[in-house]
Amino acid sequence: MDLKRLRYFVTVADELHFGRAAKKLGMTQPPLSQQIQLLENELGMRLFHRTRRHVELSSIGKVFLAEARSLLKQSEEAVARTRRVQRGEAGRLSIGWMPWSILTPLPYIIREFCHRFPEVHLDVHSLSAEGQVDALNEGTIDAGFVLWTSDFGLPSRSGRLKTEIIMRPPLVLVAPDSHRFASHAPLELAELANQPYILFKRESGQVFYDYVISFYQRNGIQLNIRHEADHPSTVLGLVAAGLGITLLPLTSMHAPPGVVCCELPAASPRLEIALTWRPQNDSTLLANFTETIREYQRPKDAAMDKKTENGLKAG
Amino acid sequence: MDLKRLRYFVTVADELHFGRAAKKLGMTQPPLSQQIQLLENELGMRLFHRTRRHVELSSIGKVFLAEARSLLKQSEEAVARTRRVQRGEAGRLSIGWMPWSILTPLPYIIREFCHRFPEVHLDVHSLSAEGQVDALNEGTIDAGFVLWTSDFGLPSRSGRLKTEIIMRPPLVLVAPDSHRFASHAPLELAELANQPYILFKRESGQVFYDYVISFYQRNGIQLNIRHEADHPSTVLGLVAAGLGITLLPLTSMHAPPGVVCCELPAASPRLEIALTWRPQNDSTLLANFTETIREYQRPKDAAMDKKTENGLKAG
DNA sequence: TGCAACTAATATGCATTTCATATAAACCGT
DNA sequence: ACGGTTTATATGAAATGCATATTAGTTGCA
Repeated sequence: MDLKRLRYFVTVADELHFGRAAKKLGMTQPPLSQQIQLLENELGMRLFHRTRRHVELSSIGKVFLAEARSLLKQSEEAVARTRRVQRGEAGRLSIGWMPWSILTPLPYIIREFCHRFPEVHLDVHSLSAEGQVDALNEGTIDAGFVLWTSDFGLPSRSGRLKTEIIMRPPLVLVAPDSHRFASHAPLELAELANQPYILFKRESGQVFYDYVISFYQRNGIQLNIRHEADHPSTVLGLVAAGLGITLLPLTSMHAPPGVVCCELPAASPRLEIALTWRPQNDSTLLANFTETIREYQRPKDAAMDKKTENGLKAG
Repeated sequence: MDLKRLRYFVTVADELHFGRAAKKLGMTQPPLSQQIQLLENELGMRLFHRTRRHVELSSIGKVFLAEARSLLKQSEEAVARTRRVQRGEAGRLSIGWMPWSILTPLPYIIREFCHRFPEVHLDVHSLSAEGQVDALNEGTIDAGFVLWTSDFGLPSRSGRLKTEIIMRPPLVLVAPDSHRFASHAPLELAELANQPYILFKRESGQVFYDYVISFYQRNGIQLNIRHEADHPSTVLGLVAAGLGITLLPLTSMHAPPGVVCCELPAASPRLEIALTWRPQNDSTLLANFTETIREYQRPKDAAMDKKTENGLKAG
């Protein structure tokens, strides 16, 4: 079956006159009659009752007319939808972020994107930095917000990824509001020594886990791991319950009840949050996404716009 | 755009290999490459990333693949649906009946049809006999159950209709249950004289109105019209309220509370209920409908199967 | 009843499209 | 570097689609 023939059929059904229909279609009457006959033979049904003088739709022709119209409309819509996706105006974009990203300004950036591209459906996957790299390589997500450090780099199973650093969050100390830190923020890192610590499990984020361990070692502070949890809400809950303190890489935070936050004295190397994606991914949607994030960052912190073209190799 | 090209595209997308796809399609590779290029040019988008050795879908190609698959499926379904309608297994059938048909065995006949053709959607229009003839000629309904008498025939604006008598209902007397008829059914028609009568309005059914008037005149009984109503529920309500009696052409009746029914001494000419439709209507659905009704009638009353081929002319 | 008009079907030839064969060019693994 | 593999290009043949000319049946009117 051929959409062209359906168009012919619909036109003849509209006009109920082969001559006029042919004129409307920019052709002559004989080949039009022929095409309708071919369609009828192909379907094995008479679409028109025709005398040598009059044409009318058969009852089955009326049914098929509705189907044909619908099919033609759908074919146009299929192309139109695809074009909207091509222009990056519609479609589906899967992104990854880390579970505690909800506590950062990231949701505002994403809100900005959704505001600018209201027809785009966003799928947000909560994953560790390593999980995002895997998901990118598998094609599960189109872009990821990953945590990394200049020291460790990022573990990447295969392939090169494009990255742009979009945030350099300070390390934030989170303590129970009953803790003495709530009124007297620590002036020296040494004050953290032996404080009961609530740790993210290594499986939930190797980069940040290793960073915390290395941070304590580097500064010669004794780490007193009290509990471990696999999700920020659990970690914060345990902190709020007074079971210990924790560190988070955040630029801002809506502290939940029961905890207080304060910035730590400069910790180097600083953590970085990077947007990462596959350079092979030629989706305009993705380009719009990265561009929106760039534009959102630019007015706030020019330094954050520093573009890195480094490929990330398997470690 | 052409469904054939979409089929080519989907096959190449499935195989990701022009040679294999061509083999699967029963053609050679060069024209397939050509057709894909033509499709890409027509859409103005690259559907595949291809090196001289490897083929993979572009991101927009993935989007269009989903659209193409859906469109091909819909095209098949469109034909399949039409075929089901052609075989009379599915579709929509509009029929007309008279408002008081709900009190006759007609619903059981229709239930039988719906049982045998569960995919058929039935539209039942409540109309007078004349309204049904008009609706048939306008194409609003496919078949109608009309009341007529050998005397009057049926008023028909234009065209000939095919008819088959399917019932010859007796005239049933409907009286309030407080009425003396409730215990002592009238033995002679004369007993009806001057009884307050609830009459269907002439606009709601000219045939039956004229029949009632003529019935009283023919038998020399004085008709005492007390009230008029345009719907059987109203008429029966007024009877149940004790305001009068009425006559209905029914073979059976689920008498509502407050009224009693009894058959009248033979009234000639007898009323007839006929199934009527346009002979031009070649719908298999309609043929199945008339056939089902014939088969339903046959075992119950062989006499009712008497087929009439009379055309009904404008009166 | 017969003629003129109108309309769809058929016949025929040409133009375009589609396909197959042959060949070239690029890529990969050895 | 080379052979195998795969896509792209070139070219001619077959098929398809279209236009012109013609036929045949129908309707309306004289």
